[in-house]
Amino acid sequence: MPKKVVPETERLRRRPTRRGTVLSEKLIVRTALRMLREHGSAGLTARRLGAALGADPSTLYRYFAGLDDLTRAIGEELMGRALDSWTASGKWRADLRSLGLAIHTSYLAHPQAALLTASRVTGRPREIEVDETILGILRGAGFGDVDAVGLYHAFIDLALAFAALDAGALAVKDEARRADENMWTSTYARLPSETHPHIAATAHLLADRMNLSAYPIVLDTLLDRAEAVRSRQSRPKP
Amino acid sequence: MPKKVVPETERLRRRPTRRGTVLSEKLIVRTALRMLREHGSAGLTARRLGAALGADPSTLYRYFAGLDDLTRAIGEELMGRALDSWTASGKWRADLRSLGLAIHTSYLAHPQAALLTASRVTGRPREIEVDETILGILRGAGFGDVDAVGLYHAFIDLALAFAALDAGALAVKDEARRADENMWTSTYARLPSETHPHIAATAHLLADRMNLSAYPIVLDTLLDRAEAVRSRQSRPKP
DNA sequence: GGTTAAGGTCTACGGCGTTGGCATAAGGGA
DNA sequence: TCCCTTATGCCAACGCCGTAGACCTTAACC
Repeated sequence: MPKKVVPETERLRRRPTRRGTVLSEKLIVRTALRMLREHGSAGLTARRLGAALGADPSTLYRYFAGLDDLTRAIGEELMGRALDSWTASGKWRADLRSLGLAIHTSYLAHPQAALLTASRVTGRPREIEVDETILGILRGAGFGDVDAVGLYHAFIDLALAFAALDAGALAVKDEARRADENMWTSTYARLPSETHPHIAATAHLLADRMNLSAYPIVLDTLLDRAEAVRSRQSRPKP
Repeated sequence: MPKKVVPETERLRRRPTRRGTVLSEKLIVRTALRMLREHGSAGLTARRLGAALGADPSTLYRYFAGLDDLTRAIGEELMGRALDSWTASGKWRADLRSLGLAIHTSYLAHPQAALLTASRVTGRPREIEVDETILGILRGAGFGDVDAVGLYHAFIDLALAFAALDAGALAVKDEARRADENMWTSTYARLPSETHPHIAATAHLLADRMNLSAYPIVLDTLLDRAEAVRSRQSRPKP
């Protein structure tokens, strides 16, 4: 095993691989994202990633402690992209809403990657930056610390949970374009009304609805609650 | 490869394995659940499962088309357990709440299994039964079909999404009892207040809060919204 | 009791993550 | 400018994995 993984910032001797490409954490993560998109979530292997980079698989271990570590770096990348695509307006509710949607969108842009990473806390810089931002919005809006932390928790978990769930649905569609691609029209629409009256009665609505994410609605519901909490507080800032 | 997977109901010739155990879908699924709990989510392999059952690994392919199929059966088992542990009271809000918590609890009882299955739609009987039950509660409470379907969608996705997310947190704790077991006290509590004022100010609250699930709060928020929707309807049933 | 095939076992293949040893060239110091 | 150190690449190998296909054995049925 390589003695040690050298931090990216201290990496000075950049030797090209046999095929001429110069490696870096960023290049590896981006190549991994591309492979996940093209070959599905089972298609990311050290050997394949090495081949795509024109490098020996074992070289990856100079950059990441293992595939698990690489996975965390991918999650960090997605979180960073969400943050980069977001701008603050100064209005707390609008900002929280757009940040939540930015996270959700960023993850769903890479469903297979999202599946691997959305349920992991990485503790890396960009992720911490997101946490700090959310808490800043809430505290800046005048929420007390206890309320702010409670809302922060619900907010971030909701975003990640739906990112993972919706990514799962998308990934299945992308990867296996099988006959059961639309389970809702194939299986559910055929259930007899004697045994499943409620599904039978609403099957046409279900088929439409289940292809959309419930996240925006649930997020708005959470923000409604936040607003209610805030209006109870003494002298809220405007 | 075995010619075909024989459906459990048509399975007649029950031959014991070399070590004397008589196999069945149920026994295999339960053994798999036990292995997941004891050896973590990476510990479930065909060879190990075979060994635990006293059977050759390839025998499993007489019962399931592959590990993927077995995974779906495990999800179905968890959903079935949730349903079995739940009883209807007739009050729609209480029933939805208890059913949501039952699903969440059932999955969290096997975090590693939940991680593998929570983001998959199986289309198997017990899962369909849950869907039918939720729609029945909503339509029975007087919700119109469009509202019922919208709420159903948010409800089931929320339950599964939080099951997966919280299971992830639990599984990490269970599996790798590492130094970073509590990232929230190790990493986050040490961030300097100059760069991360909001995290620093609330670190003590965060550490407590992040070890609980945000699911009950978010669920109640969703039910609040349902109640508001319902009170707008004409002549709601009691 | 003989026949049939369900349901076991055995063997093997290709691929996986990961490791330790080794070669080589990049960069710093003289 | 040239040498030295060592970071960073490559190679070969280990012990796993999922699963396919051939084969064997015995339960169920007439």
